[in-house]
Amino acid sequence: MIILDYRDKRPIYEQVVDKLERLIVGGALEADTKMPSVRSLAVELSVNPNTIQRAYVMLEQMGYLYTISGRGNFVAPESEWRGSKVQEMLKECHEMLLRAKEAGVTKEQLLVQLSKVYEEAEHD
Amino acid sequence: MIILDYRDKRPIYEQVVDKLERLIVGGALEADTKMPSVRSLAVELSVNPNTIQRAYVMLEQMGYLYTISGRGNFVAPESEWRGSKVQEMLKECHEMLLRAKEAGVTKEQLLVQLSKVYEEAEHD
DNA sequence: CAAGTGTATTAAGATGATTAATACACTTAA
DNA sequence: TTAAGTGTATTAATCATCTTAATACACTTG
Repeated sequence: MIILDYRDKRPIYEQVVDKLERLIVGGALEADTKMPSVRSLAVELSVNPNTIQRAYVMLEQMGYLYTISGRGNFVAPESEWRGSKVQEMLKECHEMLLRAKEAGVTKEQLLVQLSKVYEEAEHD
Repeated sequence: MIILDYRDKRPIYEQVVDKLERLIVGGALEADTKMPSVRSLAVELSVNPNTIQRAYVMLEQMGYLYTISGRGNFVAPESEWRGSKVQEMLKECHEMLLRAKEAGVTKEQLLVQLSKVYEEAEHD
């Protein structure tokens, strides 16, 4: 389901949170999909179950998962997280753009990036 | 000169690097400005000299400082870092925009952010 | 009831950041 | 020349955090 990057110096639970978040936000995991159990994902990643448990708790607090005791963790519906995620990304983008401007990046350069990402033809 | 954020979970030396980098990139510290000595900045931040030394070494490797043995650390000329910094920021922006798009942020929303940052009037 | 699930607890190990105490070579100014 | 200030290097100890390990318990399902 996910692959750990051992060059990444962040804690494992944080990597797991990030990767699963991206799978959910990106639509790879639909709402109400059953997640791997704490123990099975721990085995799959050759990691301690506590580490996965910690990641799952964080994802639940972030609104990406819901838990049914004794049954497992499931992907939460989009309405639980879509709005706040968009707001979070807008804020991060704002800060990034401020730093880019400060570093000497021009508005034109950023417009190019934007067009690249949104795959639209440019005509000046 | 800088203030540490104790809520920030990153190592101190990393915070120092970031803050000083932003001062230099943002133009608050001109080329050839003498930086505080390792020992004095350590006292100012109530931190061990080794921690500051580590930050200065990193900043030198990144091209932001140059050292004259026995005299101190000085801000490097813009030509040493401006180009690579712009490239670095463009790459970071590209990745950020990809994630924003994936999260459901529209191109229009990003254009608004861009205009805000570059302080230009919008007319649709 | 047995197996699988989430959850909680406690202890130990491992890694990295930070501090502490020195030491040495260099430059500057008295 | 000398004293003070500079960068640099080394070694050890401390501390925080991540991670593992070994359990235990309540719940759900077949």
